[in-house]
Amino acid sequence: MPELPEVETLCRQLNEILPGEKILAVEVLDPRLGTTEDEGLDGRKIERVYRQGKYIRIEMGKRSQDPGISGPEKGRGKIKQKPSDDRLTAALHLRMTGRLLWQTGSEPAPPYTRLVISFAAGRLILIDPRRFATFCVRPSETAPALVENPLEGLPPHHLKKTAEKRRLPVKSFLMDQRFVAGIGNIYACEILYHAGIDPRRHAGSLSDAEWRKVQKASAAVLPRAVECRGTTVSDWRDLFGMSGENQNHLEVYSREGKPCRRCGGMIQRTKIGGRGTWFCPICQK
DNA sequence: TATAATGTTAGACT
DNA sequence: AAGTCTAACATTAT
Repeated sequence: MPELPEVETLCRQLNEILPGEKILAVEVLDPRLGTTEDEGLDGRKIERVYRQGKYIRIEMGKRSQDPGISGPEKGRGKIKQKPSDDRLTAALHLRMTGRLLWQTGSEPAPPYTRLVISFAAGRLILIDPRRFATFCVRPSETAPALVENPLEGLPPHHLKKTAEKRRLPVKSFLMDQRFVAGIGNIYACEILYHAGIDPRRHAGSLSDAEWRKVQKASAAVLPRAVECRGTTVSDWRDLFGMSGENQNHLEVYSREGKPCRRCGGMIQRTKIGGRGTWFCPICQK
């Protein structure tokens, strides 16, 4: 479900709420998530939330030694600091149908709730019908530091160099998280439409000028989608259950048979790498 | 009932 | 050997 703009939306909203909040309880309702409840999260304060590709990373401080909560023997004065009591990070990936919802008050958890993290101010709920989402405490620090962040621009030279000799479709290249972090099916289709490039082209066949068009296209498409708080075509909602607005700006995705707004021709659908792919055969060469 | 869905990846195939 | 392709994961909606 969520791609870069949707994940970015959630991270910004979480950052308005969570920093300074202390975790009171963690409930894991789906064993497939990849976490258990005793990973030592209780009592930690959230420091910040940020996006890495499509991952939501949550940075936490050391475990609280507040006697009111954990009740260690008083007067002993000496509190052991285990390594597990150091600061730590968790990484959440929503995959296809994951959603986050912020609840205050005592509403019941919605259907398909897989994880609940409770704070004094409210609780953070992970909803995920298809159960592909993952929540990993202490994710491997093999951070893809070299991966480009499309919100900070995609250097055309670097793209060209990386794509050199590759014969996979340029659309698959853009969606490969090892090369570019955050682009998924909707925005790959939209970016290539804006760039005027046929998604079936081999990645290695694009010229410098064409990679520059890709850069310009992503610089236009992605920040606007963030401003619109994401694309709601089926079930995407932000942290507060609100739909996004970017579906009003889609030019090709899910518009098979409808007229291209630039040339009037008919938008076509095909399949690339097993994924639905929409494009205008007249505008995209 | 068959197909497709905003993601990733292990294994098969070139 | 490295690059590319496909099926699989689990579930709902059309």
